[in-house]
Amino acid sequence: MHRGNRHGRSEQARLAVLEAADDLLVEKGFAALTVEGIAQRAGVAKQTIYRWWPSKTDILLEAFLTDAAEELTPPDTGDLTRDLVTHLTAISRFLTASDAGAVFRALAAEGQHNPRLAARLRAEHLTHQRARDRQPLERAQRRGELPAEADLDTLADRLVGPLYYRALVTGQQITEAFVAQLVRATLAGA
Amino acid sequence: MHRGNRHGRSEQARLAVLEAADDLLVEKGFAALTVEGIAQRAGVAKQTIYRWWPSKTDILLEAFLTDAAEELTPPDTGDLTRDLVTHLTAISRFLTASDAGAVFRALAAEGQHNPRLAARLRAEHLTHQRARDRQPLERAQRRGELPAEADLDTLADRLVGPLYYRALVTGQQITEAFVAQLVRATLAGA
DNA sequence: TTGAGTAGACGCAACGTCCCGTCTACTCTA
DNA sequence: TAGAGTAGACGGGACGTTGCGTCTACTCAA
Repeated sequence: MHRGNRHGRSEQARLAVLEAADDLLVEKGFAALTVEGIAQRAGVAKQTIYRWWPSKTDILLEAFLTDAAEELTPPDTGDLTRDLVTHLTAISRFLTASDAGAVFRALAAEGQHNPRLAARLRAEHLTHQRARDRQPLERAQRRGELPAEADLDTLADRLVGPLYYRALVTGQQITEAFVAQLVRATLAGA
Repeated sequence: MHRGNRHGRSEQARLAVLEAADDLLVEKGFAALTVEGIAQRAGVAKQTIYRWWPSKTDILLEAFLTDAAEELTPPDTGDLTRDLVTHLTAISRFLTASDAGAVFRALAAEGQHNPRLAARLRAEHLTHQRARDRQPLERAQRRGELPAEADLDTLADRLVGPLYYRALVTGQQITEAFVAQLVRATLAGA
């Protein structure tokens, strides 16, 4: 039920497409995700999709950025260890147990085959996520809890990298104990 | 130019297929990799491929396991730090700058969409690689350089995870300094 | 004569493009 | 100011293309 509009696209159609793509990915997986399927599920003509998105991964990326990118903000309790454990636990849950995480994993995977997508994912999500990951470290540095010359980017990689590695590569479970040990040992070595 | 053979398949055809798949992946990327393309490049009929491999990812996996899996064996100089720096540097080069690494990245990516492939990649490569990654740590533990109660699996994840994270997710360069700092700080926190 | 090989046609699914007719909001003119 | 005209997004659906995986027919050497 579209409403003709000379000036500008239909927000209703746009949202229906994003939601359909998101739902179908979670339900059937990336391999079964087709443009025609998205169109049908969204109640939208295929041409409407091609008019606004170059490919299905662009739909997924927009859906991901729209409703899921901002949720991984670390807390600020004044206690670095506690903040990191909470934050890394949230990242682990995101990666392994959330719908948004499933979309992220699909995008990261497609990024391996598609450099343009990888670049967009980095520019429009990972750089911002990196900034969020650094926040607890920066605050701790300001408090004097971390040495002024500590390299926070490297530190962030060392905290977050093992989680992505387990979630995306080995598939090992990320336990509470693993996160706790990761934080404890990493801070001990800083 | 086939050679009829009542007893067993043609090793020549098998190798030609594996090499063609490998080459085409590196040259054109995974998105452009097709069974028909592999058959043509290998000088083999499509049916010959389907007779022996269920899908193109199985071809890639076999190619990867055949000629590239064993190269990431860490050295044993008796000096843990040196061994780890050498080993992690080799892993980084493998992931970011080798043909075999390109195949691995493609397989890891496809594994996100295909649980059976992911399981095979883990069973037939990652578990063995994990064992290799642990070797320097086990030797150091035996030498008393690492505490007996150190969790070597976690330690291996903390060493190797950040490399995979950079190579597969963020795309950041992995510098010598990064590896050195990773090893130094990780051992300091153990 | 058996089994692995080549050659290539086939039906299927999804791709991305194209055209159609419909709908609405705006604009222009009588 | 009312009615006709126009622009642009939409749903619907046909189209040619590509790659998939299957199938049949034939070849060749042990």
